[in-house]
Amino acid sequence: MAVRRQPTLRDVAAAAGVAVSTASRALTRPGRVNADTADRVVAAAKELGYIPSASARALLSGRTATVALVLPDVTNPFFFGLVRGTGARLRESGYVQVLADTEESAEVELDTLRKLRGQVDGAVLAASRLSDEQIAAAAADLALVVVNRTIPGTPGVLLDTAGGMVQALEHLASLGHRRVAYASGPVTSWSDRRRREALEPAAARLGVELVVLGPYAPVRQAGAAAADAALDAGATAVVAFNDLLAFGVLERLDAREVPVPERLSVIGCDDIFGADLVRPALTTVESPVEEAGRMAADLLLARLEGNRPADDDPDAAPAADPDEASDLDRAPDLDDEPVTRGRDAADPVLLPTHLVVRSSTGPVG
Amino acid sequence: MAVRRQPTLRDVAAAAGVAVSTASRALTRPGRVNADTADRVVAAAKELGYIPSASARALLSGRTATVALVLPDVTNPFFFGLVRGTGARLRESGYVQVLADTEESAEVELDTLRKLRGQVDGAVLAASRLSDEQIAAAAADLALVVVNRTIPGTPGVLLDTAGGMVQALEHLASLGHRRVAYASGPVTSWSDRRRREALEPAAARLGVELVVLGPYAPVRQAGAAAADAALDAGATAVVAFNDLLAFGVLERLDAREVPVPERLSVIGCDDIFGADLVRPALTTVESPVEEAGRMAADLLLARLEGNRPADDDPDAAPAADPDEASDLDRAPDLDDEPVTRGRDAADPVLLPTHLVVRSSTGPVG
DNA sequence: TTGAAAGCGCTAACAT
DNA sequence: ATGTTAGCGCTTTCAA
Repeated sequence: MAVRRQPTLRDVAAAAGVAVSTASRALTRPGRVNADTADRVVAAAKELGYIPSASARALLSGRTATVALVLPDVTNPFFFGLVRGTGARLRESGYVQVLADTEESAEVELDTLRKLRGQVDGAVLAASRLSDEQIAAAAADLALVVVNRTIPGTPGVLLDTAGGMVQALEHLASLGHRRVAYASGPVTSWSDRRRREALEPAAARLGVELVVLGPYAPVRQAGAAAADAALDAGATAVVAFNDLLAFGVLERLDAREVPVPERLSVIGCDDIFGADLVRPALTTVESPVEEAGRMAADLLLARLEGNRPADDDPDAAPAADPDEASDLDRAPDLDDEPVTRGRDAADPVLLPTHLVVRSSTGPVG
Repeated sequence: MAVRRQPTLRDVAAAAGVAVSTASRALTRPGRVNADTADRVVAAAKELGYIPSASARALLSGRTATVALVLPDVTNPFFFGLVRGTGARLRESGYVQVLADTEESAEVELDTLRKLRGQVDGAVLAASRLSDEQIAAAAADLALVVVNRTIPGTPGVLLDTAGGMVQALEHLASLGHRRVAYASGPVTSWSDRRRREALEPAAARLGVELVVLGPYAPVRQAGAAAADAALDAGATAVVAFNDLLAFGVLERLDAREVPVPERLSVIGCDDIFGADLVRPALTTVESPVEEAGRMAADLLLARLEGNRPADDDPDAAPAADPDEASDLDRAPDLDDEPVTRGRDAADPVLLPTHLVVRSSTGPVG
């Protein structure tokens, strides 16, 4: 615990009998220094247990090798995949991941971004509660990649859950459902709006009556109200904004002894941990969240590595394997997904989702 | 994205027509400077959108206002509570949380700790894969708090799952079970060892035959083997190392159409997300993981704040509410849990766990 | 009360 | 190939 004083480069240089600058070079560009001088320095460094000071390096270079993941709520299982996905990629590239929880508050989010500036090289901003303008402004000060938002000029990754929801509706239509409820999410949710916009024409096309219920908080506890409302609306199936809400619906239906799927089919969204554990197992829209995280990290790293000297700290995590390199190359390649060609240049990456059918959906009874 | 140059303290000073040192004082110790000078500086700072450079400050002070949470596997839901608990406390105190995943590897863990040194003020080390000696050595270089480990001289928080498991056994005994299987976890798990050591005398005392199965990986997929083994061993109940394993057991029993709890009662450990969602709902040992996280953070912060000037950065997050202060006070108070009085002085905080009975346990059939 | 100046650990010119 | 020096942004003596 006592935390003894760290040896500095100066100590290493002294021990090796060279100037600090030589020691620095020996450690960072072994090529540009006499081989045995370099050896001496490296030996001295190892001997002393020298670790370069990240702060000093950051101060000088302006780079921190740190990236933040900014989330409205670390609690929400939906974001776990994002934590994992971004974390994996960042670690691979020798970056440190910092986690920031904005507690569902735009104000906290703004403040967080403000403080992050200078502390991190960039941030992945997921499910932001900010306005497009606020995000665009923040992006001027900090390299940003957004997840599940479209901000002109800011790279982003989109999970096309709207598409998955349409698949859900088609699935229900094919089972004979003609009156389907959508238990909508928070009014502030950009995804929710997109889904409703996609569901309505799809319903018309499929000859299904769509009843929009809610809005509901995207949490289990809200599911009871949604279940009751769906039954009251005479729907034979309900599609929930997310799995948490769907879990709550299932619980309520169980409590009311309404048979699922015989009397009411239930569909969720996200395929979070537990969706296949509940009984009946939940039919849901699976989103490649972890991949979205990886892609977001890739996009960010591409930006960051773009304006940067070539070589690496010898101390940095091993670079990605050569055979993974091709994978990384995919990141900046935004053109092979010509979808939602929006108002602006760099279109976000759109990741398709797909319906996973389990036992909570069945033919209309 | 363009990331324009940040204004520095020098810019602020120039704008306010004072020296940098005055600007610095005005911003950090408003008391020690003329009131309207201070106002001018603050105004200039706000005007320019000045944000102090964390790196520069860290370089000078040696403090980064950053704390790492080091985990073997961010994927494991058990750790989510830890992420939340530590994160909440750290944020409250104006610290940034960084997340480090060691991928279940002692080597990666060691390397991570090495790199963290200097980047962070301290770390919470959970479920470490390192030897006691390695941890103690690391603690010499970095303020450390361990979770679920006892390292002499290093503060720690222990979740007494062994105690919870004994409760589980008592519960089963009271239901008439006389032959109970324990599906054990990884051999490297310190907790697992503790549990077996606690279960054996308890079984003897209760007149229950204990069959230790495994070791199993603490994941769902391993549950099938555990379920089969438990049935084969003629047990009427099985206690699993953790909930993930228990989920797998339930799935397998469902697939084999073995009625739960009629033919086999099942108990998990941790009460992770989903334990009350599965059917039958899982009886399990609830651990106050989130509280453990908070306590670990508290212990660490107590250390860190201990050797530090009094006052706060005006930019720092609001200090904890006064009414929460009493809560914080509890942290350093290691004396009211006189348990496992180990080989050394500062005993770790021991958090009790308790059994939550749900429908996966019932009277022996 | 305020300013000048030193220096945290490191890297990158520049000089040798 | 190596050493010398300046300076990143900030805080903190020390003087004024």
